[in-house]
Amino acid sequence: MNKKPTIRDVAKQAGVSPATVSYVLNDVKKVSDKTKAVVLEAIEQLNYFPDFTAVSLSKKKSNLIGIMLPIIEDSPASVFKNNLYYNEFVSGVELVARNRKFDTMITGVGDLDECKNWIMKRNIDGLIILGMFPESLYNELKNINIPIALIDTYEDYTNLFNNVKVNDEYGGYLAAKHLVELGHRNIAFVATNLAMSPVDRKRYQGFEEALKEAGIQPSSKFIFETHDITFEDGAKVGKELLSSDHGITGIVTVSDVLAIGIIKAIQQEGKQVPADYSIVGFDDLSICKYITPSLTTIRQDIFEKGKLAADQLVNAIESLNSEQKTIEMPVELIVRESTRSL
Amino acid sequence: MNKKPTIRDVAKQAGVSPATVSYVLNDVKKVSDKTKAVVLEAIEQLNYFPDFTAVSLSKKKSNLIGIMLPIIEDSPASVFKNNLYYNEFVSGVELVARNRKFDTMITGVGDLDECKNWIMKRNIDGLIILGMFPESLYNELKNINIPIALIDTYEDYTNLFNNVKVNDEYGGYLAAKHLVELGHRNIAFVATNLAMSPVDRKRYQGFEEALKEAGIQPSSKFIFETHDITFEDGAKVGKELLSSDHGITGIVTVSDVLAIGIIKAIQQEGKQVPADYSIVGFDDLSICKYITPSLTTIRQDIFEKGKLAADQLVNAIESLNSEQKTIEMPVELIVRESTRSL
DNA sequence: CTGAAAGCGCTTACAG
DNA sequence: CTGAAAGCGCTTACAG
Repeated sequence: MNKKPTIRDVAKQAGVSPATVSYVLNDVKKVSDKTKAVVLEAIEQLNYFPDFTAVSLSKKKSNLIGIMLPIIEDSPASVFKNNLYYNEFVSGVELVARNRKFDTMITGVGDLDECKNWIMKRNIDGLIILGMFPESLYNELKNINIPIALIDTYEDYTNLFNNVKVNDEYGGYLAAKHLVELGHRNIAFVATNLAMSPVDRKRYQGFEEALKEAGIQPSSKFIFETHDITFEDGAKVGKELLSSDHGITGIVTVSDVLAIGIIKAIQQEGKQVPADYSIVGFDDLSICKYITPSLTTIRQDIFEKGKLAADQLVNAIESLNSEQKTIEMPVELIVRESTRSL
Repeated sequence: MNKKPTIRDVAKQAGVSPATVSYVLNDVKKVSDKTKAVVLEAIEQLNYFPDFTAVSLSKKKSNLIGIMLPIIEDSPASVFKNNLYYNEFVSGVELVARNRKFDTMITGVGDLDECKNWIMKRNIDGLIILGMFPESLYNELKNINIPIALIDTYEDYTNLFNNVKVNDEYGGYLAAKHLVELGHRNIAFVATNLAMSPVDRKRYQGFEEALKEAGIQPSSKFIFETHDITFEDGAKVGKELLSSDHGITGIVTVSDVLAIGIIKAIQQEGKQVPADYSIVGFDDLSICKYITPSLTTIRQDIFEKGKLAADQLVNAIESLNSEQKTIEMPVELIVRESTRSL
């Protein structure tokens, strides 16, 4: 527990000034090879590494990127519990952050102030925001002078920021088209909340488009909404869907998690997938292959999404090149066992 | 983008010294109510909040707790991708950290130095280590003067630290006993790596115990090992298990994720769970209820585990009370559809 | 090429 | 009860 050496200790050991040590540390090109060698030697001997807190303070740069996760109203407790999506996303972020010498902080936030505070007090260099927050947050965010990457947002007030999203509309389209081609006509769309979620709306647009192309008249009778993205909510909406008798045979869903819950509900009612209902998920979580029936779904590469978001963010941080960019990732239909031809 | 106010600005506004502002901020009880009110007023007006970087530097306390995740050899990429366990654990940590005014950083680490650096450079106040690292790491850790909580470790060199674990032995016992009571005699044990994982060993001990109680002679023929905890590894070991013909009818597993993979393998070979094989998982991830058949498993409350670990850590940080504690959480058999009476 | 000095935004003995 | 001053560990103009 010999206390951590400081830059001063290194300086003394090397017989130079702290400034010089700092110069070699930061590769400021005005140190002679000779002194540089001496300094490096001293650093090695003392096993010195800089205190990032101090560096942050004087450089006004923290090398910290933050991931903010929304807290759903009634489960402020669980930040990203239950939602497999977050898992993969955060992994992606952490990976590129680490490789690029940044550290990753995560937080769930309740109210606006909490959020602003969090950013400011830690001098976060960049922020990734996952999920929807109230518009007022984004307005506040404009005044904060750090790069921000939003994930999966479509609102107008949102395009002042960097953005990583997938082609949601096409995803909805692919899902519906797949079912249509299999001969389904009465197809349900299960969203979380169309009014609140632009992502859901985009997917629904694509969904509608596919129906229309096939000469099917979309109807709001076929829209179902859940509260949150959990297996349980999926099961709940599944029951609802089963008892609504509109001759539904196909189900397009906004998330694999929901789809898995729905399948369970179907099975519990003594019906089968895909015999009685064909269902397609969204995301292609790793679990999809391993449930029975395995889940047909719209694949998006969430891990990659996290990597892209982090890369975009770090680029913005490092190059001051504050040009907003939005990256749209492709989407792909993965056919497995949960859908069948009618 | 008016720049962030500093303590100096507040002081000026309130007509006091920065020191005084600091006093009221830190609730050092020597400020008159009157000046305190003035200061608070100024803070309010300027919308001031302290810069944690600066606070950290001068207080030598960061209010940061770190979660270190192991990086499995061949997938250094994914920190906690794929493993649903991490998800819930981290959520628990984040929740209590936030409530107790700490922030949460996560990192995956490759080598030793990376780890030590990470702790030191950020002045992390406390560390939670998830999973196994080489012994040398723990030796290094002893020299670092911060509270550390280890999760699920049993090694000798490990009990210098705080520890949160579950009653693994009893878990293994419950699982095996359940199967034995259902009439199974040839029961496989699927671990990740008995030689490497003390947790696995504990569970196996309990497993053996239950067999012996029932007069069944344990045999190494019935032990199977995987590489990592992924669905894929589960499926792989499942195939292995199926082709090893020892008349196995029951399977005890060290993780739900593995169990799910195994079930898939079984179904793909045209066999059924529980008709042909009864299987019990470990963890009780939220997915367990929603797969088909739903998974009988040994429940541990992972979310709670994260909360306990964080609480323990923060307690240690705040009270200097550096007495090591190990918390053992209970474990419970949850019977669902994946096991049946023979 | 190198160093003395001021500064980053706070805290904390120490005086008064 | 309040403030001046030194200090936390670094960086960075500015001189020389």
